[in-house]
Amino acid sequence: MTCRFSICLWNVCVASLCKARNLEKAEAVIVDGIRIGYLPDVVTYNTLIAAYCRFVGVDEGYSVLHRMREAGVEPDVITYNSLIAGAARHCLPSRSVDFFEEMLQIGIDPNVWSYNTLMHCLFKSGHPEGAYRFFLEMISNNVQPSPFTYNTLLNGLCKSGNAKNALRLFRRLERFGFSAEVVTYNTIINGLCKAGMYGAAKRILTELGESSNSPNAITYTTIMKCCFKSGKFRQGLEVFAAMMDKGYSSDVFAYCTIISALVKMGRIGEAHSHTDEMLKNGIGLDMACCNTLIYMYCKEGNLRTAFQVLSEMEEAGLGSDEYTHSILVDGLCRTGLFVDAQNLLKKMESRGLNSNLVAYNSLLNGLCKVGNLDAALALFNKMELKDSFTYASLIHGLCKFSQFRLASKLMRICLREGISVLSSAQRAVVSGLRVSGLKRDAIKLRAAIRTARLLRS
DNA sequence: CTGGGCGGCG
Repeated sequence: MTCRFSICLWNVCVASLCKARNLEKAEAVIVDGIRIGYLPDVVTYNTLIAAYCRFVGVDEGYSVLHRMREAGVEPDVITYNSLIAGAARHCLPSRSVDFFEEMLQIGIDPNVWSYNTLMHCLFKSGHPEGAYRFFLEMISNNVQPSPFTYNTLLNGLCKSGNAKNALRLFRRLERFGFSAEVVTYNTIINGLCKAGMYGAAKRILTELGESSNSPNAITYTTIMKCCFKSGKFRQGLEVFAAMMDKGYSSDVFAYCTIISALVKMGRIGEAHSHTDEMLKNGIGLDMACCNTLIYMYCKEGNLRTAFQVLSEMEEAGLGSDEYTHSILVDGLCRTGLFVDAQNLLKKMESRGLNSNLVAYNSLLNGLCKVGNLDAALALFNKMELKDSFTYASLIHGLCKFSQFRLASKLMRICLREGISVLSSAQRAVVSGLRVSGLKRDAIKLRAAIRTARLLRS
């Protein structure tokens, strides 16, 4: 009594178990099905592959592909799209390209989703050229781009430092037969704001208002964030108020944005009242939001409560990430608790959290601030990854304690390597050299700085 | 597919 209808139902059952991350049960249901004569089909396998890619790993997803082949079920374009998406999810650009090529090799034609996913992955992992290449390939293979394609392209262009080109593309969308939707507007407005192109962003916001689309919560948060970034605090607060009036009073992103901005401005009292308001609105807190609260407590020196939030979020199953730990490391350093900060850093490392460069920079900065330059230099030499924050912290620290020669040496490394250091750090070194009688060195360094600036522009 | 959370400069 195996009819097509019951196989569909059975697939739905497998799918819902997969969606609930219950892969073991899904596999058990498949085994049971086989016993009563339901042979898994391409849909069953595709469901499994997507789930393994999402919840376990790309290799595990790929091994299901072998299983399906052995069972005599041939993969289709959705199979490969799932694998590409899996690689994208785990930020494995070369794997996603491999899957794409394997698909071509066995004669499956990629569709618009294949290209979209691949482009998204390549942009996200910092390979914009690769993404452009596949976009062109898609056009030349007569695969029609979708709105999703253009949104991904606009976002990718902005995120890879090509906001101007994104704006040009946005202006041509209509010629390509696409009308911008709210996602498109949000994407380009955000990209332009991040690039500091506020005038263009504002014009497009006006156009959005005049279009048939309405701004949504994402538009509001984007604009609010942009106001804070460009120093228009009062306007940012007004955007927040307008957003609340619009009824977006349970938007965790908005609260996160405003609380963090208020903390940065030192307006801790207002940050607290917005926190209370947020909790009163019954918003479900997520990890980023908890990190913001931890940040708030750290900034007011309330480390005890900060760590309390950490244990509460871990108890609630939200976990914690590199942001959580970096914020706490910084908080500990600012309180002078360097040993605790070091231990937390070690914990980060053992948990395999990436980007603890930020945390190391906090520690370095903290050591500089209290004048423990020996420890700071030892740490600096030990650090494998360094960025402009690293150099600026140390240069400032060295200047603060009159180690101008060493500061100048570091400054020269930055100029040579193209590391852009804050101009305040540059000034500190030059004027330090000058007032400590090293006039010739000061002049030479200034010349080097000017040359580097000319070469960069 | 779009928005939020960490570090240097007082």
